[in-house]
Amino acid sequence: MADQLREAREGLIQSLGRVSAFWGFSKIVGQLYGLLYLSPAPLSLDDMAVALGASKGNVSINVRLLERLGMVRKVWQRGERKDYYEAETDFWQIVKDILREREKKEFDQALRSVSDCLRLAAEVTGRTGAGTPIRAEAAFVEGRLRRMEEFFKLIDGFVHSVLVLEDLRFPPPFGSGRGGADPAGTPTR
Amino acid sequence: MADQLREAREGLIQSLGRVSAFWGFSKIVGQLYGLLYLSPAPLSLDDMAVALGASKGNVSINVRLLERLGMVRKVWQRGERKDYYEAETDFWQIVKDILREREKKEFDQALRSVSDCLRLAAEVTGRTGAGTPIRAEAAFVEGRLRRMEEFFKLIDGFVHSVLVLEDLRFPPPFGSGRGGADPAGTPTR
DNA sequence: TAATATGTTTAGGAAACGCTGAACGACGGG
DNA sequence: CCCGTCGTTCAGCGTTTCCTAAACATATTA
Repeated sequence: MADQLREAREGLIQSLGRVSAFWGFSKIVGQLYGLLYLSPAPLSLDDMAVALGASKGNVSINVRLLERLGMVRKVWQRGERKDYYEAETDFWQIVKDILREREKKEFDQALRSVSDCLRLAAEVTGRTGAGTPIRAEAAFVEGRLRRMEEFFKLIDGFVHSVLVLEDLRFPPPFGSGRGGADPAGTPTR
Repeated sequence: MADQLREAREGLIQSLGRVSAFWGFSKIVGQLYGLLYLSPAPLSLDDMAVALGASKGNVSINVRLLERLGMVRKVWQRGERKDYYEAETDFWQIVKDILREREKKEFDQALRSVSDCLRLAAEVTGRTGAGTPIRAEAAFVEGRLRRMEEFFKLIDGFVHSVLVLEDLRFPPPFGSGRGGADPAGTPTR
């Protein structure tokens, strides 16, 4: 009975560990999220460390990464001096945060770089006489770069639309802060 | 003039190297693709090796990875004994191939695992008497797992629709094989 | 068959990474 | 003011990853 529950828990923890590793994070990041996600009550640093058999230091670093990604929240337990963490259960919120935090930065840089290269190539085609071999080459490079820029902009637009679409569905209360009530989380407690 | 062209080329190569590393591949994978993408003519193994200052072995392994991902094609030059490679320029095709090759496998496994865990937890809730503490715990875990499964299935459906949507836009000629002419690639040659 | 050209595999070293355990600093209570 | 409790940081270590150079396999030509 209880064993089966434990099995389910650990199954998810292991599984999310895999996912995490696959996406270039360390395994423990996913495991931490899985642990918190299936925990009815918030957990302390030590709770997590013993549950996963990892060192405090390791947990400290990676749980803060999760917090930076918006996948986990620090919650204060009245009377307690420890930090407690609980999982963010709104997956769309998580997707948005990750898109902003991780993808967007790196992606924007790539897009900018491609645009820069395109400008360079375009200058060459503009300034060289028609018919010269270097002109033909530059025209080719320019064409390819333009196609790539187009594609990148398409993706960028898509990401943007995901971000604003969700913002509309869960509008922030007033000026700032996180909006919308947890749509289906935390049945217990 | 020509220097500027070279600068544009190397800019893209460097940039795609970054992107590649960011997505968990080695840097040279992206660089190879950038090199081929901006090359008017197919390149041989040695061409790529000297262009990127890498060893033949390294290029051999990574260009085959690109081929497996569908980002690069082997082309035979008449009379030549070497293998030549050129870039696949249809980015949507590439996205599809990558979704199939990389994401889908790993993702399906995660989804299956979550479903398994869910089944386990559901069994516990089904078999324990109402009101017991273990029952409450199991119900909580079951609820969370169900929400996660839902989300995963949603993503799965999205990926599926991308795959079939594009298949409809570029239908394969008859029984099998790659369909649709390159929509905007290869202006030179 | 020997000689040449080409692609692949592999052994080994270098660099990067992840994790631990201990040291450290901050903070609050006795 | 000191002591215990926390969270964070960091040096060290083992593992993994990446890359090169050389050996190897295969195919082509003389």
